[in-house]
Amino acid sequence: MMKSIDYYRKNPKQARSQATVDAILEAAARILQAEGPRAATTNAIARLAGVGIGTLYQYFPDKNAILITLARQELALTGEAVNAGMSPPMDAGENVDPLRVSIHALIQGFKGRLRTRKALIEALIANGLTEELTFPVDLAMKEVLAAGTEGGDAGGSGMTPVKAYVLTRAIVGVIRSAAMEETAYFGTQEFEDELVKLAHGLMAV
Amino acid sequence: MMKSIDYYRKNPKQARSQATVDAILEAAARILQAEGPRAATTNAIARLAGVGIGTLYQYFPDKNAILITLARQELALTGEAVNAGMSPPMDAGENVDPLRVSIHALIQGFKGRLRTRKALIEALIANGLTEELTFPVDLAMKEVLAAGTEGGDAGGSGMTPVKAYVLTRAIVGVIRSAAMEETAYFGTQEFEDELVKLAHGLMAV
Amino acid sequence: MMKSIDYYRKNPKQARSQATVDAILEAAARILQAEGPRAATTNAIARLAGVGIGTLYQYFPDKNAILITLARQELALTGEAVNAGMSPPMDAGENVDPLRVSIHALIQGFKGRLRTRKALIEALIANGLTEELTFPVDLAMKEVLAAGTEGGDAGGSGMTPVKAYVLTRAIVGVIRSAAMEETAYFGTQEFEDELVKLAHGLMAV
Amino acid sequence: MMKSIDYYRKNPKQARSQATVDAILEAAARILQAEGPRAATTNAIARLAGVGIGTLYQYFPDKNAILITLARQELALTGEAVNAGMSPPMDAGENVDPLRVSIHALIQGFKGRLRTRKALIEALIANGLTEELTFPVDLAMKEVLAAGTEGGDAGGSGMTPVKAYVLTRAIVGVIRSAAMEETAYFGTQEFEDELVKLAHGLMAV
DNA sequence: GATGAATGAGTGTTCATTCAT
DNA sequence: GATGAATGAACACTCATTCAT
Repeated sequence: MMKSIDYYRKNPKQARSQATVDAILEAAARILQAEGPRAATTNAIARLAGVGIGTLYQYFPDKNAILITLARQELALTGEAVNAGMSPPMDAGENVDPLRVSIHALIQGFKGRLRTRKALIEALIANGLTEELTFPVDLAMKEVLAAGTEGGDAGGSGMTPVKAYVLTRAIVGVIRSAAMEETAYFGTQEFEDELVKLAHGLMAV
Repeated sequence: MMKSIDYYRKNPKQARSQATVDAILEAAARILQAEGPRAATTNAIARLAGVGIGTLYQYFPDKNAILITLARQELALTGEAVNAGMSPPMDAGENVDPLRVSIHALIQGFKGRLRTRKALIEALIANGLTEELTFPVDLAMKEVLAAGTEGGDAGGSGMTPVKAYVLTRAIVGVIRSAAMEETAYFGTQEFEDELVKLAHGLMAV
Repeated sequence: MMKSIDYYRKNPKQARSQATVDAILEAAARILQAEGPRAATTNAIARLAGVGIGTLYQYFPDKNAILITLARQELALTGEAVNAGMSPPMDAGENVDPLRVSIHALIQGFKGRLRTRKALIEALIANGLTEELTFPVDLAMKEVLAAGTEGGDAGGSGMTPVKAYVLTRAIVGVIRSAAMEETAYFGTQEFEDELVKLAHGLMAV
Repeated sequence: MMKSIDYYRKNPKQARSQATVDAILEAAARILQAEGPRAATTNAIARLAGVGIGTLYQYFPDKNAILITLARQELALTGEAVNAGMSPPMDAGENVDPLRVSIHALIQGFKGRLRTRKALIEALIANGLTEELTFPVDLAMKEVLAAGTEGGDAGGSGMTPVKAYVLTRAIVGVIRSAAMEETAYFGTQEFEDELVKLAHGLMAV
């Protein structure tokens, strides 16, 4: 059930191969976004990618692999953006809030493609890879906690594993719920503002 | 694709009919929980319900109707339990926390059938009935806010739809994430305690 | 790998069901004979049987099951005919040779459909059911040996599994080879005569 | 479907070419033996042979050609061995039985690779080249008959074409059946002994 | 000559739904 | 009203073969 990292068939080192792989992944993302998961058949993905169905299967062992690869790729991108937000450059102004930047990155994840995000979350869960889902935030959480106690007095004041768990899931949970429900609030400034407030409140323990 | 709200109204008044409908709904819920959405075929549901597939189609126009009806039913039950928690009887002791009772109800929701819950939420979303999903909890939210500011000065000052949305999803999101990830924390007292604390913090705006 | 006896999905007790099953089996046999194994796709079988592909899958769990069922059926029929030949009725004339009758039955086996016979034998082998293939003829072999030594002195002295194997395969092998090579001799009286002589020779050890 | 006899003549005269051809044929034989016919895809053969799939198609017009060439090659080798056994050197001891030597060669054919043998027999039959299958034995049979009547009285005493046909097919048929059924007896000393006995019996008419 | 990325017709199989009994 | 046999569009996936490099 648990798939290895190099789940796909061949390491696409050559430029051409990489372009093909990218075309397939982008096609999958686009169909997911535009027509939903039911329309994302392997044949439809291949057609939109402009490759034969056989070519698709030369790069991915099965349909799941496409979705998982896509999910990991988007998750990695989001994770990087979130972490970048946590470590602002020295010359950043006083009024740059790392938390806001990171939450913004979190919301903007998956290129803002909400339905794609939903479908990929589903795919990861359906394949028993739920833990990968929280990877970007778990990483960021550690940084936050470290930074938060940096110049402070008592280290993890009252911070327990369960508390940390609840806090991170509160933030991610709001975003995930919003994504799953495809709410209209998603992506609005007010939504982001409220999330930032929530995060700050939680940080204060 | 978008179905009208009362798409599935078919008031089976006779007792026998009602028993058949109930059997079908319970069968669906059980399969969803035990074997997942892919196993919940109409034939499997009919078989477990002890009726012919034709009979099933005499009570429900299509498969979606079964899931939607079931979702509404479970949602209503959970909503009632949550609301009941919000309005403690007069003779309840001082130390009864309505929020705690409601959150407990939320955790226990859908008869504890997590997989069924997930599948039904999906069904509702997939059928463009997202608003039904939020209605019960939004209702409860209003009660909480009202109750919370009861003895206070300014009522729900500053409460906006988005803020309410974020607050409710924070709580629900934690529960949903925990369920999905099958964390060991789920169901522990400490988990519930932290959630209650989180909720109280959020209430304080 | 080893399939249970009641490999198929439902015991077709009703006349209609039985007719459908028979139609599917007969269609499979016909395609096998006329166009070879590669043409015997599930869709082609269903089409010739005059049923939908879904109906086919209501009676057989997969393609293999069709071939295995057909093989067993034909094998049973041939086995019965061979065994019947071995046990001539009391009022049969002196000049009725059980061996000849059985060999005749063997040649006529599988309704004379040679290509079907070959494909079904393959199917049984490919499914690890090789022993079923030999059972009927091995059974007949025992009867022959018993009958042959009936009035003699020493019973089946020196008969070993390998010897029995070689003897049965000599007879069956001639028939199979002749069928495969589509020799003009196949079906002639002289061919049968020579086979009977061969068999008698082999019996004498 | 029916291919002409010299369908696959492509005389690769250069040494390098010959090495490539041999590598492909040996790879095919090995996969057939180790993993069965389903695994013997053209891509798999090319990979094991250490050549590109394109190269494979430069030497063989299609997949069938590989199997047929391999079959003919093995058959020719077996035929030579069988014939060599029939003509023992003058200095061979009295107790050298030509029939035993030849039957041994027949059994050892295809380098003892039973599954390969089975698959190649299939390939030949499937391509309407069944008659080639008996070529080694037909050749040997003539020699036997000639030798048998050499110093004898009446030439082919009672030997008719049909009788000869039945006799040769009895021997080949046992081996072929054994190969097709992948019996465990195949290759044992006892199996060979019984076959030799059978052959001697048949020779005696 | 050698290569291997690309191809797509074709396969076995599923399952929501219908309708004659 | 109840039934379940029948349906067939649709899906994921394979592999012999081609051809531009």
